[in-house]
Amino acid sequence: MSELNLSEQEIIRRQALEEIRKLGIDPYPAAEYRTNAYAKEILENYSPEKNNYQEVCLAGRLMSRRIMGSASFAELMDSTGKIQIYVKRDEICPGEDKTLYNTVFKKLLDIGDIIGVKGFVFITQMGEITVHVKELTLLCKSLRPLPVVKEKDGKLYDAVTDPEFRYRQRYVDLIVNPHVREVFRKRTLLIQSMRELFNSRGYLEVETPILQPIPGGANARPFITHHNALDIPLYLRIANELYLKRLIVGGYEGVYEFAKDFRNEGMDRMHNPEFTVMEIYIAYKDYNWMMNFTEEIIEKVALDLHGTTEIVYQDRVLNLKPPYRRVPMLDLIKETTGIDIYGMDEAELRKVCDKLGIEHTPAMGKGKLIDAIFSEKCEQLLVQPTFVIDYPVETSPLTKMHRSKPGLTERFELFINCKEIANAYSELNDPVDQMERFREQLRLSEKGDDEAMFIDYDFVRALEYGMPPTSGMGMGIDRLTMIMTNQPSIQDVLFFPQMKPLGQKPKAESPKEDFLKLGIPEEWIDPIKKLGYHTVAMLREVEKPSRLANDLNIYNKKNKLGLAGLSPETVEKWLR
RNA sequence: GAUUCAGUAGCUCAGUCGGUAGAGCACAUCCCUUUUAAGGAUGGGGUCCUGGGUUCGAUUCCCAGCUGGAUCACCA
Repeated sequence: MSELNLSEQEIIRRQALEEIRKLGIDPYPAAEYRTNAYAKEILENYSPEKNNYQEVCLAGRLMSRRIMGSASFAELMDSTGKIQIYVKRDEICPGEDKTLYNTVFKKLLDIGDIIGVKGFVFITQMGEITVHVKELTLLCKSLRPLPVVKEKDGKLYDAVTDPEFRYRQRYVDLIVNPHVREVFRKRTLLIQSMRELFNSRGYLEVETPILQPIPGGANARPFITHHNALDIPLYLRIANELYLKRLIVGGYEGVYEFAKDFRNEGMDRMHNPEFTVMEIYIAYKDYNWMMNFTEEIIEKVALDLHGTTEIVYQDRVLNLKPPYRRVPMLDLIKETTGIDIYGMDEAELRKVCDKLGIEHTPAMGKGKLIDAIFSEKCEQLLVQPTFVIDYPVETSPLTKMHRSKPGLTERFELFINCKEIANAYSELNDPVDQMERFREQLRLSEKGDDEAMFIDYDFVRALEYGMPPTSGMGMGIDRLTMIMTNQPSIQDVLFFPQMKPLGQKPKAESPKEDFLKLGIPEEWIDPIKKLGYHTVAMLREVEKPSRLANDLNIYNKKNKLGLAGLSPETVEKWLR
């Protein structure tokens, strides 16, 4: 990379790097640096009476410096937090040679550099627990200036808040925004908490294919890819349901998977093209049992993360203490609209939609019409955890028919904060019925529903061998994490949310010789490049040489280059 | 995909009713030499997102595009 593209601060840091090397210091040492303490544990456990932590060694990133002559204070941030360090010239340079302090520490180190320190802990006059440094080691020189975020009484100053910057350069976000690190730590704890519960019950964590020849288990548009050796299309999974149920057929009593699923659909603050779902299937259970188990999961996670089931989410308080309300979908519709749609046919449902002002299209079947009414009129009311149960069969092609309510299935969705968090069934295990449901999906597909399911004959074959009565549940881990960490957007709970790639990078540069060949004096080459003409080809496309001459003269003047002014004729000669 | 707001220094942001731009922090030099977001002084740093139009002249006005946010539509 040429220095032309570097900011002044970056150039200064590269020069400092060279100075460090000249002093015989390796700015990127290979050796292990063995630490014996962390910032947080020192701040929590140090006491002057105990006189503990008198030989500590810790490593981290330099986050601020206050230099005052022969002594300095700085902040060191490790994986646990920040602690102040005190660096005194004669301590780190006991002999005559004061280079390490005067030159290396004061001039050549920068905010963002990673260092290791050895010393003892004490309390300053200002009452702050501080590491008195006796030995300082550079572990990694940082070449790019870090945004400097200041903090006072928990309030941030100049905090990096630009979402684009934060998502595209998450590593910087994590460095300067400690609360972001905490969100992701909680995400991991949440998954561990659930895994702990499942393992304690003897359920088996499994892995199933991400590349699937038939994308099944949900209604969604898949990503498609191609396998060269087999010369077949493969789909990135939209769900893993059908594979997990095959494993139940195979004889496992309980299986679960934390799975990345992929759906080729819109992105917004609830949706990312790849997202994480936990799916679990347990033999000999039904959806009633699964509701109890789901309550247990949510309660455990809340307690493990917060020690309480009262969770603040944005401007609301969510009470996650079971039991949660269980309400049949049609009852809820009746409750909010006053209309009992049970047993209505498609035509009648269309009339209801018209009456309620809900848009519908000819492609929408009975199931989708009911779904539209529900989404429009009911979802927004489901702030506190609520199980909506007994969905119409038309939207539930993998669910067992309700044991007593014709036309409905044994399915529930758990809503928290008006969003679907979990989806579960008494699983359909009648292979003949399953085949018929798949055929119905095919009919919907022919009618124009591009999300209708494919027929998975192998799955039907598995059911023909016999699957025990089973209940399965899928839970959106990203959404649950949003609720548990009080984040408004899915992008805030994914380390690297999908972003649109940025446009063209600067194109290849023509070598200096090519510019010289055109008769361009050497001193004008950098200004020309700076104005965006990186190649001679780009110069040839310039239509108004006079304008280029003008721009260059302005650049000359503004940057005080002291070059003689260019005439339009001179510039024209270069170009022709 | 639609509507809308935004994009200016490394970061957070002002500003220019059209004449090539400022602050704080960061950076550099000097003074000070145990500080707590900030000791003092001086200084450097910018394709004002990109392209086109209008204009003698555009970072500013107009149009198009790019990227992001919000809302809506589809979906989990």
